[in-house]
Amino acid sequence: MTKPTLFENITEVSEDVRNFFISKLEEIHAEKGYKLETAGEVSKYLYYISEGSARSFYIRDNRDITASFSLEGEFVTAMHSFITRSPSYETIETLEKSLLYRISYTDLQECFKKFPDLERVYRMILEKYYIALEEQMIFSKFKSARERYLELMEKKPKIIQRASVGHIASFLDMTIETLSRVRAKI
Amino acid sequence: MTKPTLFENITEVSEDVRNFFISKLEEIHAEKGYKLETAGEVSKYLYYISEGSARSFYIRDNRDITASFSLEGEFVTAMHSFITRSPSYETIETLEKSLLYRISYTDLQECFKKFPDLERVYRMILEKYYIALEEQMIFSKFKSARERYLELMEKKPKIIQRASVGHIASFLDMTIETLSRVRAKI
DNA sequence: AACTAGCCTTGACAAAAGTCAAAATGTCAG
DNA sequence: CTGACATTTTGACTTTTGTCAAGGCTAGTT
Repeated sequence: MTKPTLFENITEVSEDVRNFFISKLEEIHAEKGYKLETAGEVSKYLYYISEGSARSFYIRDNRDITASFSLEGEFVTAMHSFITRSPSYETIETLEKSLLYRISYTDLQECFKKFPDLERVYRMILEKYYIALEEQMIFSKFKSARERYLELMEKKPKIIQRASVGHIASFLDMTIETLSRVRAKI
Repeated sequence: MTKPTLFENITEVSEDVRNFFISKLEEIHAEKGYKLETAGEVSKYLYYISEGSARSFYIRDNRDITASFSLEGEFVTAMHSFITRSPSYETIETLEKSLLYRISYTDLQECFKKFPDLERVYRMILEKYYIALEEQMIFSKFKSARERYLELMEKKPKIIQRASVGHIASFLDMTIETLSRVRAKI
């Protein structure tokens, strides 16, 4: 997979703009557990996952709570921190050996100034982010522990393989014991 | 309150751009219960609430579930539908007599083409939307019924006055009975 | 193979919130 | 003001999920 893959979903950008943007990208070969962003620091980069997967989580009352999982072809960053330029409360790490492309906040702003077209691209990333969050919100609001697990299995089966029971349980907002019982009765 | 109030939070737009944008705005005087967007239809407008308040909800298993409350100074639309141009699953209605300004999807797109600066403005609206949703998500994830109610009281006390118990309960993801008990023990 | 550490599962019990039903209160037209 | 209807509160009981504790499984090490 090469850099241009990143643009597959993103349309209507001229060659020049594309090349300028690509010139700002940094390629990252990350091992499992590599920290993309760290809680307490201002999020520096917007990442594109070319291969692999990542997990965003934060610590609350000494517990590790998974906020989201990201797969190949998705963008990921500590969006709240990236937007507000305030310290992130989440940490993002790879779940496996991954190939990432990242652009720094400042370079991205420079891109926007130079090529307003890219503002549209970023807008679309934001929109996707928003929709994903909204869907997760609704999905978590009306379903029982069991239904939430079944839905994750259907929508992101790769996560079930890749993440630990603890990660999945906190993402689905239940204890590992409840998850274990749900799995036992499928 | 006049149209320019809308721009209070939104900076760095020239007079020309501002005027063009304002020329596309439509003023709406809405009575209580006026439907801004309707489930099943593609969301046509982005609204700005100048005075009043609104509630977004959807129907699931014959139940009316409140997704969000919006107050004066906020933008509101069925964002998912507005973004994807697919039918909305939510309906948005005013909670009281309200003064709104709205711009249609097509006019907004035209604005973006003509004045890329406005793309930035829209991006900022989207960012606010996103952050609000994220905060709501985290807030609902770790709190008990009681804590969720206390937090709503603190953050949007106006809602407690304006909305019915049923609306508030579904928003806080609890039954009206539970909400009633929570309120009894404050 | 035996030992260990970490992770996962299972069981017994507790807590939180939901359900159903009835009583109390509020609202409003006539 | 009164009756009718809708909304809210309260009570008894059920269901779901959480907590704590014990036991089992697996991979890596000696």
